[in-house]
Amino acid sequence: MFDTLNEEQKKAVLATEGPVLCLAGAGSGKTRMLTHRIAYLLERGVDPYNIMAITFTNKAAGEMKERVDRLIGENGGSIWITTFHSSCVRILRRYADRIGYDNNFSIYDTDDSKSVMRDVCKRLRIDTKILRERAILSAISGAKDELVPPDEFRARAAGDFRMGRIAEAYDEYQKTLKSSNAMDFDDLIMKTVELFKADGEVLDSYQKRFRYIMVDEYQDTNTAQFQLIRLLAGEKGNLCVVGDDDQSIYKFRGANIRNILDFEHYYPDATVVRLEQNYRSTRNILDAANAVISNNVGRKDKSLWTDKDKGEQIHLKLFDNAYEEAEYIASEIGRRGRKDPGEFGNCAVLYRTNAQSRMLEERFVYEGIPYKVVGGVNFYSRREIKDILAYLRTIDNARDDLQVKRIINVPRRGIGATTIAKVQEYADAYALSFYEALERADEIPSLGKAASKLTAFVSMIRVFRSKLEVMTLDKLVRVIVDETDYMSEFDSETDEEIEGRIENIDELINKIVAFYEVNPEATLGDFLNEVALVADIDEVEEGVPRALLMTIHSAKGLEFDHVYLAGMEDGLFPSDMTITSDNPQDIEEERRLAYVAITRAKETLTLCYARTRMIRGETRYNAPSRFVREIPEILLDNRVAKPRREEEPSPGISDSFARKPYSSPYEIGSGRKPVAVPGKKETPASVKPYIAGGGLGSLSALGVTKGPGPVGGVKGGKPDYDIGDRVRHVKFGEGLVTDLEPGPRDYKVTVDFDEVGQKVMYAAFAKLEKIEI
DNA sequence: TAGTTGGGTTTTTTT
DNA sequence: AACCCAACTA
Repeated sequence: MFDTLNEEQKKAVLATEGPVLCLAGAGSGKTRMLTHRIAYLLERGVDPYNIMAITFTNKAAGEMKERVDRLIGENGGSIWITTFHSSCVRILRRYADRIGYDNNFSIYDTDDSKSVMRDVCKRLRIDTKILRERAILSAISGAKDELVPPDEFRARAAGDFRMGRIAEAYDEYQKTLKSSNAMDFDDLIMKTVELFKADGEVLDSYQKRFRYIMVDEYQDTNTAQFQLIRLLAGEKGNLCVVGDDDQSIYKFRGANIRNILDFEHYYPDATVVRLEQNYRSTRNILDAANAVISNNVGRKDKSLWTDKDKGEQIHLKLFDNAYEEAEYIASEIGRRGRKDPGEFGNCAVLYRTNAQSRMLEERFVYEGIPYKVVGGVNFYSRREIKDILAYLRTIDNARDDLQVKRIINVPRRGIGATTIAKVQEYADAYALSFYEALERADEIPSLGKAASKLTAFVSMIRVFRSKLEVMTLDKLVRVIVDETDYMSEFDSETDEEIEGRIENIDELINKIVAFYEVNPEATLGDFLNEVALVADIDEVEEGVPRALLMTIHSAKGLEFDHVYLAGMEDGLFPSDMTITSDNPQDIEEERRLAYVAITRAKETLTLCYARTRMIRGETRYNAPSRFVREIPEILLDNRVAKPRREEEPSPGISDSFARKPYSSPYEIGSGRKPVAVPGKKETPASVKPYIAGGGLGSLSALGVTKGPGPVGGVKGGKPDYDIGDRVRHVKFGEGLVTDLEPGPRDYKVTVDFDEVGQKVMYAAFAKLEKIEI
């Protein structure tokens, strides 16, 4: 069984007792190691019941289960192979009552949390213009990741007004969730730790149970998860963590890279194993990845190697704009797929931000390529799905005020804000849940004739609940949609939109049917559970040959023969935020992301970047990504486009954050971080010129370059066209200049385009080209 | 109460 | 460009 393992992998497999740190580089066969380790434990007579393996996604868990089953035959059933969140839900469903929740608590997603916070802010009279819900929620999330409860948060905030307000909001938010018998994602971890700390009996039982614990993607665990693992493993636990500090990319959601860097400090007697042979990528790809990541400081020293051939050079492509980039990628994948349709499934397009998917998707449709966009709006957070689920959750747990309020007037039942406020008032006065107050609508005097609408709603929910006794859940969903006339909610939408929504509801019904096929005995609560923790990537089925489009984050842990990296530009990847950040660690995290991206590729890697790109409605002129410039030229089939000016630093700069490759006009000569001018929307003057490393104070940063600059767009001066001239625009085609007037920073030009009609734009970045007649 | 409009804000990444 | 919210109108 172990013949396929290399020496190091074997070492990790055999070290079953005591703490083990396995530093596993990208593509070094860590899943193979983990599955064999589980198989080995079983072979040695360890009861499957005593094994726990924690993976990053449900998809990874499913795959690991399959591989274990294949190794040992079907008997891995009782092994817990799950994600952190799923394990915690399982534990809390059993014991949440010991920390003051009902065991059938609801799980709130980000959307739900935001609604609660909106309410909280209203109650506390927090001006959300000054202190945004998002900001509060992310502070709370950060606190929970660090296991900081509200009272401690408040104590730490002492003296700081802003933090003090957040502390109040945190406290109120937590109380609201509790009275709705709900937990958010972070609670799932934090409350489990709380449970273990509060209840020795429960902890003891789980410690006895999970005698062998393995944690995959360990570099992305946060403090709460680390505590959880420590508690479970106990003092003498057999804990094996597997990870790669170079692939730590989830700092924004609390991942603490110190967990892996300091593991040996927490467990001084840990066995350390390094998996450094890469089985995935060609040598060129691996060399590129190594070159990029070597620019990071403060990483565990390691060098990945391969005995594979060099393979193709890395393809580097420059485009004028994102549209052409999309066109190219789609046509390339189309070309591969036409030769062999199976190839579609071996291709992936990766990008930094979800917003980039749209244009790519359009081209994929155009080319008729089978594809799937992973991520973006999660299936379960679509409006119609959330509504239906809110019905189901209300039927399941009417204590969940949020869900009740979501659907009480969806579709329209003539129940408005005033009525809801009155009911809430009554509920508060009598310490009832919102739904309980609804049940007593007749007793609320202020309601008047609105009361009948509420009683009708309550009895409708009751009917649904009783129907569940006699019909399956999928049938019930149909009944809900029909009897509430749910689709009337979307009367104002286009046929296309409505069709999409119907498709989604059908898809939900399919998922319900599929779920009950696997779990015939499951309750409604079980289904809602299942649904709460699905990530988009979990939904990607194996064996369907279609190209995948997704963010680099989603691609973590996956591999593809052909990887296309779109949008390799400074300002997009790495993002502006990290470029301008004064914390050098931020850019390092981006670089790790680049490393993850590159190492997804097995056979070919294509890097794409565009001269211009629309970002948030603004045209941007970006320099090639510094990460591209960090790849040795010899590995590339093309040169990185020459910047306009020659004074730029050469590729491979590692201290790139020390000198900003370009600057916004606001900072010229000041050498400081650009500060947005308050009250002033960014004007086109801040458009980043297409230069790499122009440096501070460079004239080109102002666009005052001679030569092939934006044609006719010399700022400060009058363009070389005038009213009455014919001009050409890259995107809009040809048109007639109908107006031209000087603005505060730039000329404003109005053009009547032949194809798309009239547009008003700033001369500096419209790049209009005069057509001589 | 429902529907519309205008203004302001935003996303980088997700369980 | 897309989204969200508050204010206004019917």
